[in-house]
Amino acid sequence: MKKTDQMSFFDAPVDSPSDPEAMAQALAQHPDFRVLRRLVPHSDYGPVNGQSTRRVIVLDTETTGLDSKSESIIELAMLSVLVDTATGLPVGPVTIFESFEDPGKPIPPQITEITGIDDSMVKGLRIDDAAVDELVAQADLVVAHNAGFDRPFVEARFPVFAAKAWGCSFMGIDWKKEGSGSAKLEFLASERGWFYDAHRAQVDCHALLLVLASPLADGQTGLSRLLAGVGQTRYKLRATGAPFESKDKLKARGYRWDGEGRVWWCSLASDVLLDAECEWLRDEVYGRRSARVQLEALDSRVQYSSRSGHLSERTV
DNA sequence: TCGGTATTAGATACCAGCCT
DNA sequence: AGGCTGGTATCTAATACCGA
Repeated sequence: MKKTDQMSFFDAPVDSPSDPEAMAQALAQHPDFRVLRRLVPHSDYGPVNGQSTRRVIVLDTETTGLDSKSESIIELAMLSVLVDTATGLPVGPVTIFESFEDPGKPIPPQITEITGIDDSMVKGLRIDDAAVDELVAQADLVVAHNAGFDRPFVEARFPVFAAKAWGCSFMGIDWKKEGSGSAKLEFLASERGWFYDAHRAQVDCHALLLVLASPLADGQTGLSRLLAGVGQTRYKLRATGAPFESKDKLKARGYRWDGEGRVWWCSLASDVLLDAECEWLRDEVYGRRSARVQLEALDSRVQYSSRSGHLSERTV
């Protein structure tokens, strides 16, 4: 040992300092260092032994810009994989889809800078609609990081996506609560020890799948968290005509004020919560007067799309 | 009861992240 | 840059208060 008080990295035993793997292992054990490894795309997650599974598609698009109404897809990548419902882990082979599409207009320079995709790479190409249909039809859930971005783009181009349940790995998981300083995909991957060349559709998908296959604070994986949302209906409840005096009660209960609609509203995760909420509203807000509240049902087939949920009214 | 001022709820405006 | 969401900062109008 040298005379310094603190152990330095160079004191760690390394058989051959020129061997990167040995250096990486030594660094990984040292409290003052963290090792990032190049992310290795998995094409197979091991044997499937007849367990209960759901098919999940992890999707990413590269586009000519941010506005789905005026911009177009230039690259679509999808990974289709089975997920063990008990463990939340991917199993079996990964079906990889990746294709360019010519947007019919020049790709803006700043997009080429972000994605590395230029006009010559997409010239005359078109994504195979039949192949997309076939792959997507099998999926129980489509997941994207910030699905509110990808969903409108792919729905406008491929109607098959409209009927699918969608999950969002950005909004659907409270990364702040999970202890992450940022919910950016590259950051989430690097926290788990991986780096990669971000902003190309396929490797972004691989990164997202690996992030979602890692355990969250409660032990379940991101995949199981998002699968749990399939088939669940959320409700946006608008307490229309609530008396002014009840504003404090509503606020205290977590209602939020919609200035444009001039109404207090809250979001509810299930039918059971909805029933309970209507009772509370009747007892605490509307009194004995009968009142009608407005409901918007948002299931995973509507969430993150540009369509609104199913509207209805309910007497409380 | 009036003028002036401090306090506040409510509404609006802004900003920070995400995606390309 | 567009759209969405969630958080915060700022502005405003109503209210409360006080002294004269």
